[in-house]
Amino acid sequence: MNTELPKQYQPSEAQSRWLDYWKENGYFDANPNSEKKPHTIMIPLPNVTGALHMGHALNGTLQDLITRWRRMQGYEALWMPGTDHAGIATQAVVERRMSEEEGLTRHDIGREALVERIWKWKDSYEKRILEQLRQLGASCDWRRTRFTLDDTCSKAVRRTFFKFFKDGLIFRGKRLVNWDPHLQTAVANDEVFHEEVDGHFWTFTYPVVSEDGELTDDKLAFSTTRPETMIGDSAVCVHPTDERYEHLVGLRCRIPVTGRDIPIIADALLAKKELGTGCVKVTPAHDHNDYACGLRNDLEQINILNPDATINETGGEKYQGMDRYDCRTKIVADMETLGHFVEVEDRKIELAHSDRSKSPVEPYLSDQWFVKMGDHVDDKPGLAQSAMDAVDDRRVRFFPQRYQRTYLDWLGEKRDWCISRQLWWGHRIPVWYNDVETQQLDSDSFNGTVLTEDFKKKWDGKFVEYVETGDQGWSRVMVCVDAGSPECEADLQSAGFAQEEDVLDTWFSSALWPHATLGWPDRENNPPLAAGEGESSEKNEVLDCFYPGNVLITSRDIITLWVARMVLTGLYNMDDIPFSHVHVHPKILDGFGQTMSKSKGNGCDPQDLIDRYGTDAVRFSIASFAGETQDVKLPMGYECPHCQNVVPQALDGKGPMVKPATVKVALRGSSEKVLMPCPKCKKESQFSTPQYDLDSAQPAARMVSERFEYGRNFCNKLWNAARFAIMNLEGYTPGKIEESDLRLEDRWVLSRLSRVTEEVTTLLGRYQFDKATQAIRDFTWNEFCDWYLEMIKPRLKPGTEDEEQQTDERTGAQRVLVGVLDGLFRLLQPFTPFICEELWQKLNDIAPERGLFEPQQSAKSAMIALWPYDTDSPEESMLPPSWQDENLENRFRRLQDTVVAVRNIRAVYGIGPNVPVKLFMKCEPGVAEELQVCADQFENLAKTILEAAGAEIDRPSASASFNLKDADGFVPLEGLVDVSAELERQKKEADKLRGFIKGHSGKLKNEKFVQNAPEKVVAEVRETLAGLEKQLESVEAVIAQLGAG
RNA sequence: GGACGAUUAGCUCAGUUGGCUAGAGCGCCACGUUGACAUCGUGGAGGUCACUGGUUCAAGUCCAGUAUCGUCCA
Repeated sequence: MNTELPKQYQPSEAQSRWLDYWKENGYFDANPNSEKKPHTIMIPLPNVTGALHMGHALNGTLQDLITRWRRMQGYEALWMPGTDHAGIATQAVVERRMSEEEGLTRHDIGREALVERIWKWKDSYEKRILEQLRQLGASCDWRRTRFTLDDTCSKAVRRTFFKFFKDGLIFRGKRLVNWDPHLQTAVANDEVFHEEVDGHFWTFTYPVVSEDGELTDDKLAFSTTRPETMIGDSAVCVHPTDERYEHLVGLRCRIPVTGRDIPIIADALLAKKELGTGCVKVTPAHDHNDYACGLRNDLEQINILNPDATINETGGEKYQGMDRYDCRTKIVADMETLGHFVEVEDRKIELAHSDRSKSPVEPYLSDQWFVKMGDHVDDKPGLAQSAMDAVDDRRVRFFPQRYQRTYLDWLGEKRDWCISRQLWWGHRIPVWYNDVETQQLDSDSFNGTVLTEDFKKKWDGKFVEYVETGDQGWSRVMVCVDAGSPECEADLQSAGFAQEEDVLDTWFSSALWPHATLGWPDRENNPPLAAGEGESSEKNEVLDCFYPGNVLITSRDIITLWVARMVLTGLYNMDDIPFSHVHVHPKILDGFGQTMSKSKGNGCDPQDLIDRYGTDAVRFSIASFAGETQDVKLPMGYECPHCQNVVPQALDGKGPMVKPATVKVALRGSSEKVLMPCPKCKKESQFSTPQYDLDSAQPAARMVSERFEYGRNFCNKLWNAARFAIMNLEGYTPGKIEESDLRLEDRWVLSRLSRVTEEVTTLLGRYQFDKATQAIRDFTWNEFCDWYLEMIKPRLKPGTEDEEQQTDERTGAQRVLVGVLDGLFRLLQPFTPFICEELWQKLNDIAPERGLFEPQQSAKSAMIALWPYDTDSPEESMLPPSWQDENLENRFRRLQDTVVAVRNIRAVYGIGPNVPVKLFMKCEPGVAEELQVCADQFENLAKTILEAAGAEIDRPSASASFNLKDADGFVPLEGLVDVSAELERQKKEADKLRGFIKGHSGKLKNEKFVQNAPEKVVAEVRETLAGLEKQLESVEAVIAQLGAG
């Protein structure tokens, strides 16, 4: 049998091989009819806006880690994959591309054609996203992949809306949005960027009106950058404690250009005494702060703009129809003419721009749909309260716990949820309406509705009607239709009803994700699987089995928008929480501490890293970054494809843009491709950036980051440890391991393995991935490789002199070695599944029967092997805690300390590793005995002969010394020791000891310490001090000898 | 403006309920390719724990304040 492995692990070939293997064996599939307990994780659905970035890689790695771990623990583990249609973002991307490439707007091509284009975009990016996840090793049940606009999810959306509507939780109202007058659409906050522009800061006055409505001589001065909004002013506001204006509050003042009188109010939140005149005008319909002030003070909201940002009828004859900027000029002139102009200064103004049209946006009041979040009239908890209760009574727990505050504080505001969006891409609001004259509606012939008796009878239960009485003699009859009744919709259509144009907020559908993906509201059928794979049944077993889920793993920025809403809709629709744990992981930042984003140009495709370092290395590194407090800073660079020189990232001088340090031009807004010049080889290349897609035919500078070498090096170390083991497994025979046959190092490594197994299990249960990774790395590298493998090397050597004994030793060592490796692969499988599978299979070839201590047939795949620690009954575990032996580990520590001390002496005196040295140990007889037992290891590990050990040992002349807690060591170095150097070394050691002794004895001299500190602590200090003093004595003795000699 | 977090070695980060001499990886220095691994081994250097006060026998850890940075929400 060829047992030789390549010297280095080659990830890419192994990755595709095992992905196929796992898929063929259906290891990712979750079966609702299983006997096992279910474990469900719902993926935080990526947007189909674009490819996955590092944040997704982190998020995916952690979910897969938990899923694989739970699967090994014996759960029926479902990790549900899918994507989000991401209304605004996706439509924006497609519209922008269309505009850039073809100069078309959505109005040019119409609703249907645009939606069709977006579906195409979705198809291509969904494919790419799912492929990226697969490449990461994500063990999702791919058959169940959902999309928020697919039939299954759409049904859930329709039913939920219908239920809300029926329960009176849906209403219409006004809301201030960022309006893009150029594209005539509302723009989301994260699609708005702020840019400084040259502007003006005008100061005007409004005359105060007396109580009987006459103009007085009093004036109020205020400043503004947007004078045209005067038309929509509903108040002038001062600070309540501002003495200058106290006497005016409650009076009214007049807007000179329109002649309208408005109240003078006091509001501590809006007005700042020390800023300008201390007085501000309030335009609730056109400013976000004023809007809030308007709500607080019950002010009128006057919309002054048409959708194209011209002034509407509120401008009167003078201003109606003017563009807002022309109107601004006109109003300034008019105010001057009327004598209310005070002054103007030039000023830089932070102006909000639409990321899509690059033009300024206007705060704009528009009709919107809302879901009521507050409590019911009878004080029964509303939607928000129900979700708060779930966290308050710990049905839902946050890890780390501090994030529950974000959740509770936000829900506590119980702000109604604005669910409508003026878009074409999304779930269209399932409401049809018909506007009727109120008078007519109330007449006998209509009796309050325009729906016929026939209609009502035919569609009883499938629709809900609601009449909204308007203020100008018109009423709106609104009919909400339940899921699955297209004919009812058609009937409405023919009765003159029109469907609402708006679509639902993306979060509306993603809020339903945990139950919608499992087929709710269908209680009779399992949700459909990928084409060709059906599961028929009488009831929806998938929903029964996998809801509620176990843990949601996500990043903190969507705790409110998404997590809170999933809990709330879960409780509303399912009467149960969607998951019991929420783990919030860190954010990935670039090397400058900025969040990675498209607009900053600092994103990184995980595929670059996977290609470069291997999936396991990326996963392992990522897991090691995922701690509880710190976000993850990743300094990145671009590797020149011609000479492999790495060009670091650099910040654009002006803004937050990031690009290779050698690129001199700004990337924002450039549609032209920019090339990266390499400072070393002077050749140019394209580079990986989210700004545009790479030309795959040309060489490209891909992203690299030194921080992933951590994982790569670890994988290589693991590979080589296994390689060494496999090379030495020739002639392996399975068999029971007798405890009496175990050597010191065997017992030690089993004790350590048991300990790290327990530790990793506990840490994963707390989602402390960084610590779990470190524990397992330290064991693998610093204990298993550095000590255990080194120590068993002599036993593994094929026999020469005493054949029989050598063979026995080799067999024993092989059995323990194989058992330890087996356990190690199990622990590592969730972290680094590919390399573990590769090695597991190699081990299966050579040692299919293995185990500690009874050999057993090994599992077919590492993925389905049993996790070696059973949380419920630890002693029943494969690697039980009873193997942990603290005394033994301490004894082993002395061996390690001795070896390190001798190596240190070698290094200090320049004695090569091949030159044998002798060692004398002065210690108690018990210690001496223990040292004698492992004498052969001194020879093995440090090429050192333990010449003698015991209490009677005297320091040989011309020797280097070291001291441990319970032993002094001497290494005779005839002719090699430089007496003065050794004296120096020992004096330094003595000084160090004296320092520690001073600290400790100081404590003990302090009566308060002795009195107040726990006895245990005092005793420990005493003990340590005694040890230190003994050590110092030894060192001083050596110094005396050296000085005398 | 509010909430939360961070500040520890040149860099990136650990450091449990306060308690033995504050740790790791990378980088750095010296030495080393005798059969697992140079993506390596051995040894080493490197820290006024942001600052100021306080509580305590004892503070990197708890409290208050200051400074700087970050995130989320307004």
